[in-house]
Amino acid sequence: MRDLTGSQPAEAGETRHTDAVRLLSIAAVERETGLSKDTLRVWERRYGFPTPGRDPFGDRVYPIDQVERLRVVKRLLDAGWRPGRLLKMSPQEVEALADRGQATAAALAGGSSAPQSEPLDPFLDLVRAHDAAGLHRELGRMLSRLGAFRFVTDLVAPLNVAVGEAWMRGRLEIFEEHAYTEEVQVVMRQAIAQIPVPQTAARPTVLLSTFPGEPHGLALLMVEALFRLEGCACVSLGVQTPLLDIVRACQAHQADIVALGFSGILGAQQVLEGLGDLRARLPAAVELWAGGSASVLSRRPVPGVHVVQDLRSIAGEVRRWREAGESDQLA
Amino acid sequence: MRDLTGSQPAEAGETRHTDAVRLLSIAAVERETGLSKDTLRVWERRYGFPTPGRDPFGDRVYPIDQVERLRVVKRLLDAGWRPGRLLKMSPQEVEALADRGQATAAALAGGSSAPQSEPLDPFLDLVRAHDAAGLHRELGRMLSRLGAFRFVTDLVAPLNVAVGEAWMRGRLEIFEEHAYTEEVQVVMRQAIAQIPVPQTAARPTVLLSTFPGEPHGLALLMVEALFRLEGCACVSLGVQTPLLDIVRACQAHQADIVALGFSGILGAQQVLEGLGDLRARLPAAVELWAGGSASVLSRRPVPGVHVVQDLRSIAGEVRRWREAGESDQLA
DNA sequence: AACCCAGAATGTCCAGGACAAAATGAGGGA
DNA sequence: TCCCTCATTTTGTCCTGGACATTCTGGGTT
Repeated sequence: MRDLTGSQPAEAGETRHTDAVRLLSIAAVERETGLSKDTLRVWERRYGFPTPGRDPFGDRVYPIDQVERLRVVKRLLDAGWRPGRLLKMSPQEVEALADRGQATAAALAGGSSAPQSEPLDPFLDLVRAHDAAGLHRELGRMLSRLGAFRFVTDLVAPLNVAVGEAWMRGRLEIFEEHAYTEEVQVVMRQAIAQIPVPQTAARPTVLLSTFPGEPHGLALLMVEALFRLEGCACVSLGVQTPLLDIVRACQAHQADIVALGFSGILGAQQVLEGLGDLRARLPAAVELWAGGSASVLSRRPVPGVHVVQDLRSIAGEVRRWREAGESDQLA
Repeated sequence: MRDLTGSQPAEAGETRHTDAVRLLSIAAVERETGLSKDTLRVWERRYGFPTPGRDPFGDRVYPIDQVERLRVVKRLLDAGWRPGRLLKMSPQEVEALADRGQATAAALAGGSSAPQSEPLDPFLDLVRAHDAAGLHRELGRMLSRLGAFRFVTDLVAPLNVAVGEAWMRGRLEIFEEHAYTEEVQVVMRQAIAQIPVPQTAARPTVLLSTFPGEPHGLALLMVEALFRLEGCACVSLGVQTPLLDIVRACQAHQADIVALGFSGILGAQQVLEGLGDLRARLPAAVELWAGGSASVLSRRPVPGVHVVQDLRSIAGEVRRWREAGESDQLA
């Protein structure tokens, strides 16, 4: 129960964290980077990076610049690079890699160039200017102009990719990405509210959520909008539902499809183990759909799990389900 | 890189997880319960519970009923109980404790009985009936009737407590809590959208977020509504912003107040270390407000952090800030 | 009652070892 | 040249057992 608060009632003198502002505990680094403590320790042992110092109790303390570098490494990892290579490189080389990381990331994502019907730069500029109100206004305008479907597929989806890329290249701070996400969510909810509710007992019934540890709920909203547009009944559990509870919710709601979103924050193993596990626990008649920017999904398919590569394919897939349903899904 | 997917392309025979449906890996238990692997192992060593089996590779495998019990234990822990006692008890005793846990939880929460102007049971019934549409309708009606302020303080806040309690007593599934939260969020966003935007450059400027690992964004929306009603400028980063990025966002937006929400999912240490750390990194002029149902906040105050016990106190606190501002916060 | 202190309780961290599974790359056949 | 196969390397997670700062408990004292 070591408490690193570093704050004593008042006059309590020299505690740890003399320069608390410059050094982070291993738990803090895990929080900031998303890399597990085990991974951090084994990297240190194997690759010689990071190289934390030690506090008076022998605990690791990480300088803040190493944490920054670890964040870049993490992102490159998600883009398909391997740690052995990245951690042997100099900080400059890593930076350079991140800067032209676009090609790599895009290539791995499948390179399906979106219609790109609208230029994205104005939106990115608003994000960088911290103009939440302006962003809201412009997004709302585009929603009206494009309609919900094209708003999601042609604007928000590519914009998400662009924002992610901009972050990797150091053109955008994480908090700017957060603020962007928040604003898009507001508009997305607006968009969903506009979609007429399907008649009761519409099928398929779709259950939406993410695994614990996966906080990215934006993709969920986008998918919900698309399902709603197809006349499906949607039950969203929000983000981070424990696996066992997804199963129960599926029973309770008599769901036909369970749709999960993955952003790449979760480790590859966790995603695969979770999906396999969930597949085993769900009735065979229930389809399990997974989508999102996590590259693991396309790299390594899980049997019985339907990977949705492109948001636009949802409409077709729903049609497929309905046609298949004629024969065997009649309850 | 042990992958417990338990799923092979096709004919691959006997892998691990013969009864994958009944057993969970330690990583899965961490995900389902929120208890760290370290804690799970040390509990086993010290208290003799849980008692996982071993797979052919020597890795722990937890029966599903032990996981259920761990979930109850976790919740009681958050309510102020201590593991040494809980883990020596029989499953029945733990259940009994959870069932009359209300008293304990309420006592620790401060026992400030809310006005309770509206009966909550009808809403709980809708949650239990999985009637999302009905819940939405009723909440919307209450929003119109009560207005945003009373909707938040007199209905949503106590309802959240009631839902949490119902879960602890086994009267509500976690997924039902999730579905409830999701629906309330939709209505809350609606409520926020109705509040007129303050004139530009309104002060104080409030930055809202939660720490990584804390996915509970509902409280954030409630607080945002209340701040907006007071005419503050709000910048919400959504949930789970890394600490360093909160600091940057604070700089970028020239925030006067950073408000964080805590639901009790995060461990006490993480909350305290995080708050102390953040306090050290933020300029002294920036106030740091923390609120939510996490009992740590009231149990152990962090110097320099303003704990908001009651949502209704926000209005007064904003007034306090503005009055103090006359003298020293003029930019 | 209020206070204080020794001892128990508790969560996190550490070291270093192990290993299954994924990724890589060299070699051989079409 | 291209594709498939197989041995080797890489990589993340899990294990054991120990340690320790901090918090909580309970009794004794003022």
